[in-house]
Amino acid sequence: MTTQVSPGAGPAPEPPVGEPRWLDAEEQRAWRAWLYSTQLLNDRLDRELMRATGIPHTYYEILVQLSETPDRQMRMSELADRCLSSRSRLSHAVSRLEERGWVRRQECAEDGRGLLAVLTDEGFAALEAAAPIHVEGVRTHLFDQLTLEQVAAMRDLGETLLRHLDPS
Amino acid sequence: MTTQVSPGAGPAPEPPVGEPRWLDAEEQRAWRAWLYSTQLLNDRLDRELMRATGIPHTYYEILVQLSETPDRQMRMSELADRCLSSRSRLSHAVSRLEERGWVRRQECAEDGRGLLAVLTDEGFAALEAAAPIHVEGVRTHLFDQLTLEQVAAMRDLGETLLRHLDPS
DNA sequence: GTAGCGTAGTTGAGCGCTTGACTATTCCGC
DNA sequence: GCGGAATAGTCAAGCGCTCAACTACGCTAC
Repeated sequence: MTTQVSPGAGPAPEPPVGEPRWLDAEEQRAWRAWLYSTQLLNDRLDRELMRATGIPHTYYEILVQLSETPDRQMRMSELADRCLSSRSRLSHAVSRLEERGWVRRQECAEDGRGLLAVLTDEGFAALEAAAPIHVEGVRTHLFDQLTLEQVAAMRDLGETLLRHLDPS
Repeated sequence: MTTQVSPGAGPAPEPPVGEPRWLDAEEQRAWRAWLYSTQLLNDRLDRELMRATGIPHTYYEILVQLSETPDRQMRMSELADRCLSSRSRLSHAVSRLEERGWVRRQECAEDGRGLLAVLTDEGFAALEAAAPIHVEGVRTHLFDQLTLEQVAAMRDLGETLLRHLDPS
């Protein structure tokens, strides 16, 4: 089951120290459901966005982050952090977006090492075109499927995990 | 906010038909928490598995699926379906696993078009070595962070979404 | 039997991502 | 000031994935 090779099932009989803490049957079900649903949802949204607009979700995220700053620009490193991206990945991605004319790099006055990524008008227009596609996907495949209680639970789960995974 | 360009916030005032159904503030929070937490969790587990064992999670999943069949073999197509993988991707992946001697392809008696992917003893051993690493990651970064109620909610959410995304 | 269509699986080009090494600049202690 | 460490960002090689085209076999009808 995705995480098991040996035992499996049963109500977790407190393994000795050093022994793997295998998942019991309930945990297996929960883990598998989470793993598969997140994977299918991400694949689906990414594919729909890609088909409709030609940009992958990671690039979309860059445009979103830039669009939300007051002057539509941000230091490369901060942009990378906000996009949960490595610096290398962001650097490559910004190069691609620059080729399309959606972002441009600009030297940073306060720090000679630094660069600003600036969202161009064309980039903003591209984002405005892509956003309705994306939000419709999120509605259809996520929120339309859930009750208000489930949405609340989703937020609670996500925020709980974020406190552990990204304590920033 | 990841899915927004224009409006934002407020209790969703029933948009006219054709208008994007933007997310309200609560939905934004829920969506962002879900998106970021799933991404961070997957990245983390994949990276830890990769560092410790040299195999990416998608390859691990192939080995798991094969190990769970009675005779450790499966038709390529069915394996692809179970791994939520395209046939092309599975074909490439099996080729890599074959180079390591963990899987081999075998002709299928009943169907001249078909092939069986067979888990070798070396492959099973590799899986046995990787599984404790992986399950420990799932424990540490997921189950150890959650209450029993949250685990139940996670399963409920996942299964609800699966019914929509993968009605198989 | 053979034409035509559907299914099983593979392949290669192109892209995004990771890793690790690299340059350039700033910060800090003495 | 000056030397060394830390920070900002880039780049190239290698890998996994996608897409679309392709081969090969089976299935059905006539």
